[in-house]
Amino acid sequence: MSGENRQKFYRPFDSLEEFVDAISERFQCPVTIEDANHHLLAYSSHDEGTDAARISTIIGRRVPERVIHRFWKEGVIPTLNQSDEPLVIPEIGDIGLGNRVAISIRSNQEVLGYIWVSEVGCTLNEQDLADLKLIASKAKNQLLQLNLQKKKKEKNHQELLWQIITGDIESHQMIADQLSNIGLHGNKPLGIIIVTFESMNQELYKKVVYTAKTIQKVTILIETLDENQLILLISPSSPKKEVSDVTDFIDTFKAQVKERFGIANLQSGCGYIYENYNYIKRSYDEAAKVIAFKRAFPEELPHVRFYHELGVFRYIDLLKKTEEIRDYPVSPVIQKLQSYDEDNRTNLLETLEVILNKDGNMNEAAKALHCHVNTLTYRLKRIQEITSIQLKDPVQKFGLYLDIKLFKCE
Amino acid sequence: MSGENRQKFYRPFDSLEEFVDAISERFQCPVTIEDANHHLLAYSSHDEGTDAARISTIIGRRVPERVIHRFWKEGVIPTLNQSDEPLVIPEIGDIGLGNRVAISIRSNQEVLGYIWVSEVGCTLNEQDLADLKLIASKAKNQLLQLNLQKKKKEKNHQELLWQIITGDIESHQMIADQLSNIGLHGNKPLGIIIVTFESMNQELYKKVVYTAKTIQKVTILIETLDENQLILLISPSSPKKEVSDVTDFIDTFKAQVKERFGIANLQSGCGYIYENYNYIKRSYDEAAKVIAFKRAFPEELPHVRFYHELGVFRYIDLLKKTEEIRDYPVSPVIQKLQSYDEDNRTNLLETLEVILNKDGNMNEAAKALHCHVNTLTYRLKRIQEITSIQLKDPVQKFGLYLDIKLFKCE
DNA sequence: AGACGATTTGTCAAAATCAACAAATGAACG
DNA sequence: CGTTCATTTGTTGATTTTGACAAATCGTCT
Repeated sequence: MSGENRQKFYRPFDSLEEFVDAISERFQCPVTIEDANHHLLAYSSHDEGTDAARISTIIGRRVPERVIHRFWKEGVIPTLNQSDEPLVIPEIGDIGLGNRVAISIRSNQEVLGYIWVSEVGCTLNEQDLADLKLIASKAKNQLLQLNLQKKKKEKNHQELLWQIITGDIESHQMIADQLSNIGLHGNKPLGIIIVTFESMNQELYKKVVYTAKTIQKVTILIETLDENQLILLISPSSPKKEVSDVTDFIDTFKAQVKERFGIANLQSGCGYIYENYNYIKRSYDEAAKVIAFKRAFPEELPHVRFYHELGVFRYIDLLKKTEEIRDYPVSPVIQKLQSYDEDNRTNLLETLEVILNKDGNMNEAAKALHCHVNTLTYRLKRIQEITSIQLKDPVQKFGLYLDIKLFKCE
Repeated sequence: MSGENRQKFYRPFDSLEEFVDAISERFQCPVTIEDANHHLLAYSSHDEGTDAARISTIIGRRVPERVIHRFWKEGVIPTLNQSDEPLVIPEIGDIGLGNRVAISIRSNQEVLGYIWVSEVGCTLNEQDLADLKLIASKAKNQLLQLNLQKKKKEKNHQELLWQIITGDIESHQMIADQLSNIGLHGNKPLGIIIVTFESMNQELYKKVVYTAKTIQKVTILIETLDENQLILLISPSSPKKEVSDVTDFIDTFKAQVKERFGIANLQSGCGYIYENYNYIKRSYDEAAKVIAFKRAFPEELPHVRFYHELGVFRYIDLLKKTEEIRDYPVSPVIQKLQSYDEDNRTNLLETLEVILNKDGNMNEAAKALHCHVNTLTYRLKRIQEITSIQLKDPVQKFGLYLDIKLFKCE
């Protein structure tokens, strides 16, 4: 960098915008500055030849998820995080990304953000890269201020989240106001997601929060940590497809955590997404229950993500706790099947349970039991003869389902 | 009756057999004496020309049910009960019944039994009928002795039944012994049937017990009365078809009570039929619960006779009582459907309930809702869109069923 | 060994369910 | 009044489910 050019970056800048424009002018290229979560902080007004990825980033005020994911797969982001050197990134056509150079902005070991320079019509030489490194170190000062604010804000955020999920603030309006106070406006439907890790530390926490925030199916308003549990206050991105948004979020989150950190057995749960913020506490309770239930009934609830997907198991749990159920006699239906099974080395009770699990779908049940469909229909006929139950009658069927589940839980 | 002949009946008889043979000799016809429940007490050894009905009666030690029923329809038994005159009954070919003459044996107004004279090869003239009336009055003395014993026995019976159903005697062996003591051997499976009447008095009680005892699908070991409730300790006649036996019994009992006494709205319930007499008390509790549940859920449990047919409602009742369920929030699924219904003047919630009641059988549900099947599939699709539930998943389906039932019970 | 009953599997056609589409109805809105 | 959207109904052909039957298998008992 010539003395004159270099001089420019020693002076103070009023805003990040001014700063980014100075960089852009220096390299004669479009420049973008992001925070550590790839949220857009500032972008140069030099807009000639801006590629598709940059446009998306600016429009969405953050780097598109597919781009981030690709950068992870290509090793770009890990490299940037590990060093303070500029990295030259060749064109990746299929996601609309031209050649560019990137560098991390860091304070000590911590990454505060990134500078991206699009090589439009020019290529940065050795000198340029050295200058970029210098500029990044200067950028640190700019970001530190923001970051400090942000850290303070985050503290406020987390306090607020705890107040909400512990029921400390109850009314919808108060919660909305408080959220608004810390810059979270919008009045969108909110819900809680909990993810339980086997172990957790500060470093991992940062990484997984980063991972979560780069998935854009849901907006993470506030995140916090409770022992090994990551707690997220979220709002789905698309108003009408809340469930599929959250589903997608959880799935990609788990996949990425596994891919990036090799952590596989996460337990996650999500409460309902409520428009009325009174219910955020309930959403938290529900999310916690999802995790508890998946622990209690691991085989029967393998794919459950949402509270409402727990279905009948909510009641099974309640019933198990009632005193009356304990000295309740075992249903004669089960007794009869059990003694029949013993006498004849059959397994009609298991057969019945599978049929009920599959809700009477004989083909599926047959598959699960590895036998012919007609075998099943025969067995079912026997079961009905022996026990004189009428599985066609839903009242009896549902009752029997509970009988068996509770019997197995004893 | 000639003086000589008449004389014969003034002397005391050692046994009812001797008495019946004396009558038979007087008329030169086969003669049968029954008690008030048409159980065989004695029959003459004069067996020439005995018709099919008499053979069945003697073999079965009671008058066949179809014969009794026919006599009721023809007005024979009511007539016999109302008067102390002999009744001439013409042949009824289709149930194997030849011409015969019958008369009731009565003490004051109470009918103690009947004398039947088969007119085989002869016809009774006026004199014979007058003599028969005299003989019937003498028979009274014979039967009164039996009857007194029986009344005493019945008292014992009823005490025992109460001891059993209150749990006063618990062990199988003790109950079996006690039953054996009062002449009820056999060690057959036993159960309790309860029938509730709107009002009850001693006279009606006698009549309905009589009606019940003449239905031969089940043997009534002991009967008793508790306020308006008739309580029966029963044993099904056929060992393998217990349920259908009891079903048939209850159905014909109700039909006959309606037909004979014009009493229609009986409530009945039956507990399980247990081989182990420990469980007779349980059978009683179950029968009582059947009646209670049919009161509580009249629309959903119209045809229920047995405890096990209560199915899921046993649990619904339990859940309703739990405290947690009270401050349980209404399921968001229901909430969403409710508000959608309000906004759009639809009735998706009801639709969902009917679909669940019919266990997903769209054709039946459509019939119940008086709409086209495709309308229902459309609505169901909407319901799933609005609430993001997955009715194909039985866990969610069963849960939702309980959600709705409990919601409606609130 | 062989007779018996219970169980399993295979086959086939009738009956039902399902999915996709077109058309009719109807209420709401500017 | 016409337009739009949600809802209802009708039609069709593919697919699945079912029920009845025959045949094969297996264990038990004599």
